[in-house]
Amino acid sequence: MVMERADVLPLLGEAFREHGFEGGSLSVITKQTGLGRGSLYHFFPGGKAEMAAAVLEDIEVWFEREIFAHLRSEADAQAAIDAMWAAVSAYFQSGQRVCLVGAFALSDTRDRFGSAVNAYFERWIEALADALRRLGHDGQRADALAEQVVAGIQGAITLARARRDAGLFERVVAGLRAMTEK
Amino acid sequence: MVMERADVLPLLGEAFREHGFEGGSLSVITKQTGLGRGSLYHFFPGGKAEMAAAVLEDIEVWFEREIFAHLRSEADAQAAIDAMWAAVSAYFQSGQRVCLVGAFALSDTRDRFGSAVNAYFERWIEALADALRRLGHDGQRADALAEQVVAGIQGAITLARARRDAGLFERVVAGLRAMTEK
DNA sequence: CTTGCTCTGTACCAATCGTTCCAGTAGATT
DNA sequence: AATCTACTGGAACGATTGGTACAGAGCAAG
Repeated sequence: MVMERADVLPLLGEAFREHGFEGGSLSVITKQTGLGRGSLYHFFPGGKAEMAAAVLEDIEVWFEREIFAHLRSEADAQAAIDAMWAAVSAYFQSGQRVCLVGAFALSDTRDRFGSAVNAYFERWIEALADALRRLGHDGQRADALAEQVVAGIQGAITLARARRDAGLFERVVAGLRAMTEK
Repeated sequence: MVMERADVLPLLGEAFREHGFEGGSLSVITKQTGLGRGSLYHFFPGGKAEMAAAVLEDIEVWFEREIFAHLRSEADAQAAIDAMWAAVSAYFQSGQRVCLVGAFALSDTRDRFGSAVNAYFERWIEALADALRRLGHDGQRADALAEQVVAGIQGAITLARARRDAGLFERVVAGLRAMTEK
């Protein structure tokens, strides 16, 4: 089986999601990816830092393609928002799966990947605000609502993990969804 | 100057807040507390795990006394909620200061301190729901609202840190506050 | 079959990890 | 003054960290 760099990124992502950047040691990474140090440093000569950066980039690309782009330019804004909720629940597995960007933001790991962390949320908020405006929300209200909703999603993940309660995630998300309705 | 165990807890808390549990190494901790390894292991024979557990307990006690108790039993429910918002903004420094419990919840550190992490949020949500009920919200609505609000606070911290934007925290909190009004 | 290149496993490195240990200081109690 | 206990700093421990080096495996092109 041929392993390409792109195939490793999701496995790396899971490793960092589960253990964080500091806790995601090379031995954890080799275990979860099935690759030896040699291969890892072949694909990512910059080491752990480059691995994490590549994962963040991969995540950003995924969200851009699967969610943000539709929010920005889909003719039917409501359909794009509905699709966002479906994608969010599936991607974060009802809060059982952590948002890597959010997790990085909460420790000093943020300082190493500051621009990627900021860009991810900036794009999400702006794309959602765009869709909300097309849905009929007043400009300023749309901006505030978008921040509220994206923050709520992050909080729902935090709480659902803390309380090991996937239902909590779905309840909070349902509340956020209701807030966006027009 | 006499250092007591209780005096060390806030310093320990800041160390873990800034670097996380894994990243908060003993050398970081000795630097931030000004205590040598000998003193630390004198106060906390269980090592890092006991330090973190003690900090979590200390935080829980503080929130219980300063926020939860008032939410539960203050005659004027609206005043108790107002006081919560003031305490939250001050404690989390408009999102520039991380919630240690939330940060722990997002990595596998949660598994080491599962019951403390769960209890913190459980009590917060239940106390707030209690106040919301006394404020006139229907029982089921109060429960959902409390989850929504506590999640929103956690998300506001995540986003404010990610975007280095204290204003974002205050805007999201203002939105949450409006949701609780009766 | 040979060459050349990408990829891989392993041995190894210095540095740091959490923890243990202990001689020694400080301060209160006799 | 003598004794006791609480506390302190730092040396040292084995284990693990992120990273390097390198010989060899695999495979396509010649």
